[in-house]
Amino acid sequence: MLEALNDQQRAAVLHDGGPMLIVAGAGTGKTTTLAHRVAQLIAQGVPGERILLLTFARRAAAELLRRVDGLLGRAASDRPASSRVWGGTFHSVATRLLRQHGERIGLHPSFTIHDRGDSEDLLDVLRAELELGRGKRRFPRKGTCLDIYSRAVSSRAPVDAVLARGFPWCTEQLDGLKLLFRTYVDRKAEQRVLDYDDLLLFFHALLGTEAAGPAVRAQFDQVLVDEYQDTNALQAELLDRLCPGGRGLTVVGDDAQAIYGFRAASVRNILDFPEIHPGTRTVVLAENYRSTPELLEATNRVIAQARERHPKELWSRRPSGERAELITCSDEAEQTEFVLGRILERREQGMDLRRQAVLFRASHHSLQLEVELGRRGIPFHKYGGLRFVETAHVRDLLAFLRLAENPRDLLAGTRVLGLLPGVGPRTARALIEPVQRTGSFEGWDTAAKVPAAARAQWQALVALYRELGGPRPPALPVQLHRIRTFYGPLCEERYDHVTARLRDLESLEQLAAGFTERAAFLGELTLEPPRSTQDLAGPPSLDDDYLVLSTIHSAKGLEFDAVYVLHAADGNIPSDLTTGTPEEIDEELRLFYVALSRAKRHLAVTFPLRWFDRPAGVGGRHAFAQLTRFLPPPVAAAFELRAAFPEAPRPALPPADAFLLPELRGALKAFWN
DNA sequence: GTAGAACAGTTTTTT
DNA sequence: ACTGTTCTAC
Repeated sequence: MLEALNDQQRAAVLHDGGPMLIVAGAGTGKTTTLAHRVAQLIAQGVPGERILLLTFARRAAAELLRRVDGLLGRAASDRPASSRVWGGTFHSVATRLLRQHGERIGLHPSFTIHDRGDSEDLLDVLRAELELGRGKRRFPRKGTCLDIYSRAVSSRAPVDAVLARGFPWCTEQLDGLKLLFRTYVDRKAEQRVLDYDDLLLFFHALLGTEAAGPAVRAQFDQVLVDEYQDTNALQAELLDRLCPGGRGLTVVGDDAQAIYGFRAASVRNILDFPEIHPGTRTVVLAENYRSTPELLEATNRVIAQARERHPKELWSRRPSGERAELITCSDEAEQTEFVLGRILERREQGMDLRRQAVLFRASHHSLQLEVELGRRGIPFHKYGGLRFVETAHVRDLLAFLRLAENPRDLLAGTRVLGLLPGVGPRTARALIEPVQRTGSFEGWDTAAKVPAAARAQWQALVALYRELGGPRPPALPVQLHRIRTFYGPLCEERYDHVTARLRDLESLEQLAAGFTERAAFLGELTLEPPRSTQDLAGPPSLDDDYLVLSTIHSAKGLEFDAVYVLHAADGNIPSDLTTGTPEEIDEELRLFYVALSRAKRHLAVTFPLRWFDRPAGVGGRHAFAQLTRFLPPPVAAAFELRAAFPEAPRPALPPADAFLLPELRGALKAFWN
């Protein structure tokens, strides 16, 4: 089983005993190594259920376990050993353990989980209640409040330090923010909801108690953490409590690919791991199996510009190929044209669309390309950006379901009631109050005082919740169907693009067919939402070919034969929106590196000289772009430089005084004679 | 109290 | 372009 591995990989697989850090450069067989290690542990007799595998996305855990099964071979009668391995994200594992042991720290097992949007909304409600927006100084908006809160929790730092470091313009509001956050904590407890940060925080707290800590610790012999460079301080502390002294702990990552600093991830976790855990065995994987030497040359030069990192030079034995290309385009249209041309050319030569990917910094950077792909009927999946579950109608539907699951969830309640005609925030609050107080829908009176416009729907709503919130609710898809019957007409009245929205609601109902537990379905959708609208349609069949469009963040861990990186201009990469601190610029550099290092054989970086930096409104300005600062001449020397369409004919601009041909203007005016 | 219109300010990456 | 806020007419 170990013959296929190189020396370092084998060392990592066979290591036995103290903490281990595997520094795995891009494309160095990290997944292979992890899969072998898990298989090895199981082969040595460690029971699968005593292995915990923490990954960044659940999909990664699933893929890994699939490969473990391949390595172990199938014991015909038995369930695959890997199916017992605890695998998933920190958040999903936390949820499972909290449902299992939460009662020992007084946590009611029926909690529901607030996603980012819910958390923002709750903060917004509280901000209004506390009249924090009233003062003469503007109070930070809800999204910013949540960012501050989340950063404080995740980085284990006091609010004032967080403000000073990341939000200097909010320092005046320190007291207001602290008050807001205290209230927020109380309100979540009353409503029995946990937000993303709470999942980690409570997991951490659980491990710290005498009542549950030892029991949870005793549940696992081996803990493996993937993408360790993107963990935050809270997660590191949590691992400390789970594996005291680093016993049985293996972390894998690449500091050169740390790209989640904005979410309070800290590269320090991986850089300092050996010092924090004395006796750490460090293994560096540097042989790259992914890219041609030519592409490695380019990516090595790019990442060499980072200020601080585990120095390592990747090398490859792969046959040599084309050099990376750096393409200058005169504008965005040309960029689109060029990339499309290349993609189709490669498909002609037999490279499926799904082996090619277009990557970009911000979700809207691919808009023009998407339009063009749609126009020409070329199928694509887009990952990253606004997701399905963040759209208003889907959030409405989920609020219905969440309210049934947890009647105390005030946010879900007010959202549902606010959908009735004539019912605004005030009436909604009054109507939900008895349910919120008692935690049951029994208290709902069909004769309650509701605005005349809502009378009929109110009756139906009460009936709906008597059924869904009762002791024996119907099967989940039936529940969704009932909700859809009630909500469909309201949705039609409220929003545009009705057909598309109604179709989404239908797909949700189909998705629900795969679940028996309502809580599991809700948890799934909040913790691991479908990453593209096409994901909803279920797993794509094998003969289904589509191009991959993805934000760089969402492309982490993936690889493609051909990669096209759009908009490699200063302002996009690095983004203008960073504050420009050296740390943040470094993170943008690593992000660029992640994009480039996805490529196996072909890599094209394009940048338009001129582009409309915002969807053009009135006075939408175009800017003259500069090539990203991450490709200075010595680095760009590893690229083939060329213009997209050197011979492109440019129509001459008409003289400034001739807006329209005179005869045409005359004809337009004649219409009014 | 609610709903809709008018206006103003912002615009990334995600569990 | 979009979201959030304020104003105004029911």
